[in-house]
Formats: sequence, structure tokens, C-alpha cells
Amino acid sequence: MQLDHNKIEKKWQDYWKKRGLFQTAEDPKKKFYNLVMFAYPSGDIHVGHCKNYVIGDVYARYMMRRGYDVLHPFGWDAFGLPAENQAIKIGTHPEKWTLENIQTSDESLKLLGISYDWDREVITCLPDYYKWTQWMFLLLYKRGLAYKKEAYVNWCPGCQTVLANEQVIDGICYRSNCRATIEKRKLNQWFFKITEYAERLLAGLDELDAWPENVKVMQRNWIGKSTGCDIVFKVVGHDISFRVFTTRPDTIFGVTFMSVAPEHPAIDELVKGTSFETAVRRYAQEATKKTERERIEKTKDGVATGCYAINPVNGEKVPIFVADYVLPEYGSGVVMGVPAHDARDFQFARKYDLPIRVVINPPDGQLSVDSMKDAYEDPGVMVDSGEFTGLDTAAGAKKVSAFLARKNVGGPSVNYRLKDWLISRQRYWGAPIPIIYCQKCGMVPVPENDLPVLLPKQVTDFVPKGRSPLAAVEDFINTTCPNCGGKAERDADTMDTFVCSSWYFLRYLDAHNDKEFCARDKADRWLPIDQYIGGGSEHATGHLIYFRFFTKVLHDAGFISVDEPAVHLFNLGMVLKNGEVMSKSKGNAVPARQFIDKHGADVARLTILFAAPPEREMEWSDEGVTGAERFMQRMYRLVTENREVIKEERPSRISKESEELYIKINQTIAKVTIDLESFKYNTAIAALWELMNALYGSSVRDEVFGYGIYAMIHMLSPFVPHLADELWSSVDGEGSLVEQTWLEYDIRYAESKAKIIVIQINGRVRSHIEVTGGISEEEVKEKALGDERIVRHLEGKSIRKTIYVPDKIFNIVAA
RNA sequence: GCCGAGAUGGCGGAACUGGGAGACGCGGCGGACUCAAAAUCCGCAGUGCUGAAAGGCGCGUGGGGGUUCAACUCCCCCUCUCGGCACCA
Repeated sequence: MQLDHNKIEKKWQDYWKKRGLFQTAEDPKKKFYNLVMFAYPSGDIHVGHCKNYVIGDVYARYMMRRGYDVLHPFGWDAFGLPAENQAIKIGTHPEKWTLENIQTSDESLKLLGISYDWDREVITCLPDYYKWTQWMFLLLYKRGLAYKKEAYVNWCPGCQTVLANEQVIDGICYRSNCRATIEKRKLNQWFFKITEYAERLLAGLDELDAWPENVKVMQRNWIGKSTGCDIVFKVVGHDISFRVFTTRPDTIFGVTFMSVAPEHPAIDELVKGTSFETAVRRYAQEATKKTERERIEKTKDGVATGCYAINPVNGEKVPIFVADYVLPEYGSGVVMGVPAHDARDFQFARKYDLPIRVVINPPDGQLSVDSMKDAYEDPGVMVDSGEFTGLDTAAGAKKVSAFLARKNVGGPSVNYRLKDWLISRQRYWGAPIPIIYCQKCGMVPVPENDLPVLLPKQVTDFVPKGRSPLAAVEDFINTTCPNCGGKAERDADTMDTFVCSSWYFLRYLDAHNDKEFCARDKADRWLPIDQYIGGGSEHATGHLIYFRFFTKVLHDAGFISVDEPAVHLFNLGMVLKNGEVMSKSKGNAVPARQFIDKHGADVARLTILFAAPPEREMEWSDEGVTGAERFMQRMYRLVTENREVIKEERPSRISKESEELYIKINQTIAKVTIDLESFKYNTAIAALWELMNALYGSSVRDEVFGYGIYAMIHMLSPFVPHLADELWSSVDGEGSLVEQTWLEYDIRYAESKAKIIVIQINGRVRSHIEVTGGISEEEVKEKALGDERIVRHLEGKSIRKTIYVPDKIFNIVAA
């Protein structure tokens, strides 16, 4: 009797669809929003992609059986560079390529039997979606959170567009097919003011108890809060003062120079018309041309400006340098140089023979400048610091801050590493930025009624030339001003696709609404996401910050009541093949469709689920497939060969010889239930496998045995739903198992009656005794000491003491 | 450099709150069925020494110390792997 997976799977998928089992309840009594991160449509899906969907599906189906009204949607993050690059390569339109990919992938996904509510599918590149992406832009614009500024930005020469900070990894483009070294360019670009939410994004992490710690740590690092103090240095002979940030105000008496970033706008004025001008200009120019990496890798250097600044605590004059180790984007782009207590300043001072002044001593010693090989950066005690001498770092920092504040030359201050999110892109395949430039009125947002600003389809030249291909589309660019009706031009840039993905979870709630991105009552009904199943930790400092940011903005604007999007987050490990991440471009992808065709969706599901715990990386191997296939066949046979004894009632009478089997059944129900709730699907399946082995090995074919098979069928349903429903119907079960309440175990038979108590001597296992029912410590001791092997081992030794762990271990300490 | 996660048989991986390490699977070996093979079913198996065998004794969760009657689990030090951050003042 062979299992015909193709036939069975088709049958049940059709049935689920016909019954509308996965259509979301309009009026949920017990809602559960189960969300799997949506995907980029890159051709067809492979088994590596399937992991996310399968794991999300197991959870969704389990929650359905727990009586929840589950919302389990899917969609496509459909804008983005690969479509455009493909268009350039083979001449097809990005939209065509993308929509075809989506269609193919949808078909494959449906073959997997995932319980999606397909009616809510969202596709971000379609106008009814990106209309609302543009609406989001306008919302941020109105709230002062979207702005345009000229700044040094990350330019990817490969992609011919600017990138957000989050998309630059080690100075390299984040796109795996690009990996070009990022350059700095001064350009006028759109930013979202995520920094305004830095503190709330940071503080909110403390409330996210059910997020993995590593993701929270990564976000904290990314936001990079430091507390310190601002200090104002006046420049001698100029009407300029620098407000510098430091985390170590206690080292203020050790300042011997200042360094200004080469990008700093004040440089011009400092050196104009002086003998330093040429050298400084040249240095600044060269420095700005360098990539971030080049700047990091070279030794610290700089150039004198001939100007001096005044230390506000002691009135000392210190020279001002331009140095490219100073970052223009952090703090004010100016730092005070304290060589004795900062490694970078130390290097710089040694190079230019600047004075090094020790103002902090270690708690238990004394530093001397001559013998110092490195800066002393740890906390210590202030010395040579006027009235502050003798204070330790913590107290000193506080006192100095307060002193500066009192004198109105600085004071306590906080800085974040997080930078504003650069969202404009010089590429075609994205949502157009809904802004119009009027010669008379200036920058004018597109009125909401005019949305969407449609992406023109007649474009044929997608080759990036440093500006958006849209700039060349006259029909698109030329428009009239919504204000005055005069001649005007549209913004030619499109938005970062991370903008599209920052709010997609809201669109699922009301996917067909053409009046709002989502009706308020629907948002209130379904938010927050109860379980977010994330693709991997690479999203920790990108998408997972952005969508928190959007949630907070929409909350502040009164559109949703939550201010964190997701309660639980579960991050999955990737699927590898031959030690590398499975992907089409690496050529190691196992196409899902092909695999399902040959082995079936349930085998694919089982292979994925059993191979490794979901959060860990898993290596795809054919050996895993063999096991899964065997499991399916054995289960199928178990049912077909014993159909007449399968019973859905708990056994009324438990005979002596089937008692242990009944206990095993109940233990399995308990174990599988716990594991389902905590995403330990691999051990849940191991438990099912054990029960199956026990059923195969059972010598009785009574009602306990029959109930065991029944329970197996039940428990299989989240993991291998097609097989489970097929078996369910073959034993006259009604409908689909997703409609059946999850099994409860019989608490009276949850613990094995037969116990083995291990007898140890000095912690080594020497023997064991078997007991059924209760036994007292005295009895155990008596039996243990009477045990032949124990007696032999105790020869010539005396018993010091004994330890008894009830029903488990009896340890004799002897010497 | 800093932060986080991890290292367990030939392999993927189990092990509650400190209580028999190696569940379950793959592969392997032996047996049954078969003319034979596949499939299937049953059994064996961490490793060393010892024993004809049943068994016995030792060693074993990256390495080294420690706490404990008892350590994969707790503490200290070290090595390696993976991920993140890193000129952030």
C-alpha cells in the first residue's frame, strides 16, 4: 500500500480551499495575528525559503486548533533592484518579471499547503499598495519627519544609487550580488527622521520581553546611546565656537588640541586668507574623497589650521587641527583632544609632538607621560584638574558637567549613533516620492487625492546613470503645481524598499480598502502582531527597527493604538546546502516545486522540521529526506493496517499490559503540546516517532492501541497536514483536523508507574532497582544495601552518608 | 578590541530546575522475509582495556582548574567557530 502524495495533497488543498478554512474571521472572538516575514519574489521559491513558511504554518495550524481566529497572510516585497537589473540584462520590464515571479512562487507556495488567507495577499509594487506607501511618506512629511538635505551620503557605484546606513556593511554594499565599496558623495537627499525616535526605540526594547535577546542587543548597539556632556570652546580671533561632545568631561583639563572633521562647514572661515589655507583645503578635499574604509585603515593624521580654541575650564589656548578621524556625522564633528586618555588622540599627539597631559590616574597608581605607551582610558581619579582634583571619574564627570552648565559653556548631553534614514533612491523600480517642485511655490507635497503618483510603465532604459531613470521620462517629470497650477516638476527618485516593508503588516488587516491604508477598527481588532516569524537576524538593525519606527509614528498620528508592532518575535536560522546559504545565485538551491513533485509537500515539511531546531541553521541533506519519507509510509501503514481498532474515545478500561502504552501516549501528547508552543518542532517530531515505534512494538491491539493511533493522527496535523487529514478521513473523521480541538492528555496516566531507581556509589552508577508504585527511602536503602553488586563494591569501605532523590537516585557516599 | 551565541558518537541533533550523557533520525553492522535484491520487520552499536560469553573495570559532552554526594548543566581561566558593533569622541 503506497502513499500517493500528489493525489492526497491535491485533494486536501482543494478541500481546504473549498471550505474556506483559512479565510480570516471578520469578527474574531479570540484573535491571533501570526505573521511570517514576506518575501522578495526572485524567480521560484526553493526549499530554503520554505522553512519560514512551514514553521509559520505549524504554528498557525496549532493556534487554530487551540480555538483562535488566526490571521495568517502572505505577500510580496516586490519593488527592488534585482527586477531592474534583470530588466537591464535580458530586456524584460521589471514589472513583468516581478509579477511573473510572484505568480510562479504563489503556485509553488500553494503546493506546500500553507494555511494562508490568500485573499489578503499584498504586492508592494502594485498601485493600490504603493499609493499608501506614498501616503505614509506624506504623513511623515507633514509631521516634520521627512526632509531633504544636502549631506555626505553613501553612494554605491555598483547600484548607482545612494544607500541608507543600514545597507552599508563594513563599507560594502549590502546586496549580495553587488558588494561594491561604498563612496561618500555630497548629495541632496530625502531622509526620515528616525533619530527623533531614538530614545523611544531604545526604551521600547525593555518592554519587548518576548523578543530574542540578541536582536535587542543588536538594536541597542545600533542606536548607540552615549551619555556625556557638551563643552563649548571659543575660537580665538573668530566669531566661532565649537560645541563638542564628550563622554569624559572628567578629562577636560587634559585637552591639548582640538580636531575638526574635514567636512566641517566652519573650516572655510578658519583658514580663509591665511597661510594655512592651501594645505588645509587640500587635506580636506582628499579626506572627503576617501572611502570610510580608507579613512579607518590609515594612521591618524591631520593638518594644523593656525587657529586656537580656548578651554572653558582653565582658559588655555589649544591648537585646532583638521583630522579625518573625526566623523562629520557624529556629535558636532569636532572633538577635544585628550591624548593621555583617548587612544586616537594619543596616536595623533605622538605623531605631531603635541603635549600629553595626565589628568586621570588609575585608582591604585600613578601614570607618567614618558613611560606611557598607550592612553589610559579606564576610570580613575582626577589629578592636575584644579578644584576637581581628587574626584573619581563618575563624580568628576558629574561635577564638571554641572560646572559647565552653570557657566553656560555646555552641560549634560546625550548622543546617538543612529542616523537619519536615507530613503531616496536613484532607481526606477520603487514607489515614486510624491513631491513636486514648483518654480514659484518651491517644494509642494502631492495632495492625498492625487495619489498614487503612478510609476510610468513605458520606460525602456533602466541603466542607472547616477540619477533616476524617471528623470528622463518627460511625461512623468513635467507636471503642474498643485498649489498655483504653474509649471512644475516631479521628484525623480523612488523610495527605499524598506519603506514598503515598514507597514505591510497593517495592509493585511484591510488589504482591499481604497479609502484608507487600513480602517481603524480593523487595526484595533488585530494589532499587535502576536507572533512575528522573522527571516533571520540580518534584519535586526534594518527592517526590525524601521517597522518599529513606523508603528510609533502611526501611533503618534492617531492611526493605531499600539506603539510596538509585534509581541513575540522568533528568528529563524537559514538553510544551507554544502555549507553555504541556499540561493539560486549560488547554484545550490533545491527548487520547491521539483521537490514537492517528487517527494510531496509533507515530506518537505517533515524534513525541514526535523533536521534542526527552527532557530538554528540547518544543512539540507538527502538523508533527512529518507527519514521523513519512511516516517510517512510507516504512519500510513500503521493506520491502514489497523483501521478497525482505531478509536477516538479515550479507552474506558486500561488493561495491565497496555498501561505503559497508554502512559506513553499521554506523555507524547504533553510533550508535543509543550514543544509546539515553544517552537521545538524537532523534538516534537522525535516524540511522535517514539510513539510510532511504541505502537509498532505493541503486543496488544486493544482500545488503548487504537486510541494511540488516533492520537498520532491528531498530533500530526500541524506538521504534515495532508497526511493527517487523509488518515483522519479514513477513520471517518469529519472535515479537516484544523477544525478539531487539540487533544488533552489524561493526567491520571501521565507518569510511568514502573520506576528504575539508580544506585550510585560516590556518584558512579553501580546498580539499579526497579519499583512499581511508591517506595520509601528506608525501603530503597534496604534494597540497595542488599544488592549483590553494591555489596561487592562496598567491601572494605564504610558508608559516610546516603542521598536519596525520590524515585530517581540513591547515592551512597563511601570511603 | 567590545558585545552576543555556540562547541556533545561517523553525521543531524536530545537531555526538565545539577540526578543513569548520547533520546529521535541518518548512515553502519547482524538477523528475518526473498531464488536473489529492493522495500519492510526485528536486533546491535560512544570508546579503551578485560573476558569464551554473560559480564566487569576505566575514559568520555572543545581544553585546564574549581564547587558538589553528583556537573553537558554552576563558577574561574583558555582555545576555536559563527553573528553583531567598532575612529561614535
